[in-house]
Amino acid sequence: MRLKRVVLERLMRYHRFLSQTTASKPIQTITSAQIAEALDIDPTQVRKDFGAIGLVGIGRVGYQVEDVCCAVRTVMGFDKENPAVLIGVGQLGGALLTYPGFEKYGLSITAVFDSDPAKTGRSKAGHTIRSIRSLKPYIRKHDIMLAILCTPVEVSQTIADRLVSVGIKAIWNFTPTDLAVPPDVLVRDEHISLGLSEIAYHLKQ
Amino acid sequence: MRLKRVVLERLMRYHRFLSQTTASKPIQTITSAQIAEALDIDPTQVRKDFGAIGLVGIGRVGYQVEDVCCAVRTVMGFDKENPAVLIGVGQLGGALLTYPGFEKYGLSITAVFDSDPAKTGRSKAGHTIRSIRSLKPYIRKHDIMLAILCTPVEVSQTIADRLVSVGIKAIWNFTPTDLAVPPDVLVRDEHISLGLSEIAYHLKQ
DNA sequence: TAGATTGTTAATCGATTAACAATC
DNA sequence: TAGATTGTTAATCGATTAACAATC
Repeated sequence: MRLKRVVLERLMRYHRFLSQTTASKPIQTITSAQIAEALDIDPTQVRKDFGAIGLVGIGRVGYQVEDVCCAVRTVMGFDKENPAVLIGVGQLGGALLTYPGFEKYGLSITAVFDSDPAKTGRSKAGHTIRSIRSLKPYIRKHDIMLAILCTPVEVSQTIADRLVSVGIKAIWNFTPTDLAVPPDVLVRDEHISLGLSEIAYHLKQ
Repeated sequence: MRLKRVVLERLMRYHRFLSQTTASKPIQTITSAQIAEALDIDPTQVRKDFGAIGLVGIGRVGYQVEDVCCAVRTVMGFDKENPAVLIGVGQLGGALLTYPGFEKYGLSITAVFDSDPAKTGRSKAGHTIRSIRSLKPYIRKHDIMLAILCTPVEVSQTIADRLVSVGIKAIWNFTPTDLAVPPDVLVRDEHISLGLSEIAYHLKQ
């Protein structure tokens, strides 16, 4: 069965916790109670989640840390290489280009695009910035499925339409727009305003 | 009653949708069914949410768009000015400094800090970068409640401890670390890996 | 064996949806 | 008035938690 988003998020938390823990002190196994304690989750939930991705524990011992990390990475698809294009090399786009953690998740930005003629041809973080006109041919030629969208709001829907028309299957949307796309295309919004709303509301209390 | 995070997120979606809609075509009122249709939410849910923030609709007419936007902004606390400090002026920190949408939500970055002596004293996006040593006195003096954390992972917990010790009430965490803080301090994580996990999983299917 | 931990079924809880009387 | 929409109560659904037999 397709895993729900909340489950995916918990799996990520398990993985991050175990990575951090083993980095400082190598351990072979861990119990659901230990993980639950650390992450403030019910131990049964941990076991359910592990069961959902096919992990089997050992009675009186717990789970192999190595197995857990492996299983999460496999289920998530981090062991598969995902080439991506990045569109819009402004401040944020530039910051993402230099983000060092992507390859850990199988993500590699293979080409970057911008509509500003002053930028095209120039180099940024090891990438030559291409003209937005070459976006569609590039995606088609290299069979790209993922686009990282960092354009100004005004053009984000137009670009999204183009991406969809040429077969993109997921858009990582860093622009503050609700994009309209067909149901088979995933849009993951990183609206900064969502985080801000939680913070502002908390500070008001 | 304190609003749940899912409710806050829906309120933000309503607000964004109404802002976008009225920007292109001014309308006075809107029904819960119209909003529900556009955002793929149950109309009853919309009315429940509106009721929760004290909005009253008009039978056979719907809700005043203006009222809805106003109520959301008030409930969220966007009408209150929230001064914040930003710590770590790397790529991401720099990008956030130039983000133009913050003042809309009452957020204003009043000071920026970095531990790199080569950076301190220099100017970035209109801010003079201060030494990390002046962080605590600054927060105390100006009674700052919010910190935006963009430091390297290695120091993020240390800085968080310092922030907590000096009375910070919310940390907007852009570093990939699970911060440990007292229960009254809100940590909002912008782990980029969460978004990435959803995308990688979708692309795998 | 004894005891701790898993894996699973049942119970609870909360959130979403349906139904419908009240309202404009 | 008639009819559409709200506001609220009841029903459903799904997710979380509790209980406990099976397992190592």
